[in-house]
Amino acid sequence: MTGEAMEEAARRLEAYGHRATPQRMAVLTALMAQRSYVTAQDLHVSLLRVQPHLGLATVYRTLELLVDCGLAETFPQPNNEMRYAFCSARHHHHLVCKRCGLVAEVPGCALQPVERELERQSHFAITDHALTFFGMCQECRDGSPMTPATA
Amino acid sequence: MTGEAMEEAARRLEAYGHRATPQRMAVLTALMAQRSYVTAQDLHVSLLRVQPHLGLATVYRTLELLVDCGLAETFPQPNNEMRYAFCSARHHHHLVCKRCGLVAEVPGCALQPVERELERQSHFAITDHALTFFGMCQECRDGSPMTPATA
DNA sequence: TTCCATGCAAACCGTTTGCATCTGT
DNA sequence: ACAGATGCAAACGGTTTGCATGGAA
Repeated sequence: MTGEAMEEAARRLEAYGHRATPQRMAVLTALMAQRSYVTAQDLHVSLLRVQPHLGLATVYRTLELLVDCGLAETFPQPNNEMRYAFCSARHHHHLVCKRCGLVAEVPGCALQPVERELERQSHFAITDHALTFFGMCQECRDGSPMTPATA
Repeated sequence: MTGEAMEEAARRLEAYGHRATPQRMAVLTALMAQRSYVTAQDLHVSLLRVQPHLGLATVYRTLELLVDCGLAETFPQPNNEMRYAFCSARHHHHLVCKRCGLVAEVPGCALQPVERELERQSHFAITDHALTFFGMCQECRDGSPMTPATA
């Protein structure tokens, strides 16, 4: 959210051979400002206040770039929509609130031993894993009147 | 795959107030016969050999029923398609082969302590989690000529 | 001047829905 | 007869693509 983080992200984009255009920075800023994972369309709507002519396709294209650069992560939803969240580069897991859509990163990871044991049992070569916890965040449990998911 | 499993599934369907029609049994049989998770359209194609007039909508509707009954699980994909796999009722994780799409169930779960610790740190009330491991199965590592994913 | 990026609108494609027909009870 | 299921085809909606324009190097 700070200028630092933005510059860091801009450098990342350029390191991957893409320009850090105003539109892209705007998309990134909007994404970083979210408490929860959002759809491209959600972002587009909120961006129109800032850049009235920004096209939905640009949002999709930018999000794809961000994912390529490791600046965003995708969350395919059961209802065939894609949600996106800004994310840190290092390995982490997620904690998502089923009511308001808040997504928190869980920094650590203690699954390496589990992976090794699984490899022994299954004869898979495991390269990767995805772990997400679902539940309700404190605010939602306290009954705050927050609007759900697409807030 | 055996008659037993099918009867068990039919009973489950009826317990949820649905009829165990020939079409539904055919979809279920086709789903159980898969080594990997499949799209509704994949299933439809393979079912046409058996029931030439079975409609795609019926496949979708049946898969939805199976998911409701806990007989199938959904795997939303990054490319906006939904994949389905037959699954056991008890809690489990998944091991999916990135090359051929094989999905294996991992029976145990040792995450309760992790959940409790996370709840303490995050003030979330955790209800649920999803854990999937990705890698390559033994056959794919051995370089077998199997066709990928939609096989 | 060249190449990448954007905006707009049309195309795409997986999924859902409406509706007439069929089937088992 | 009645209620649930089916098949077909049309509608839906999120995402992608084509293409002419715009802007930075």
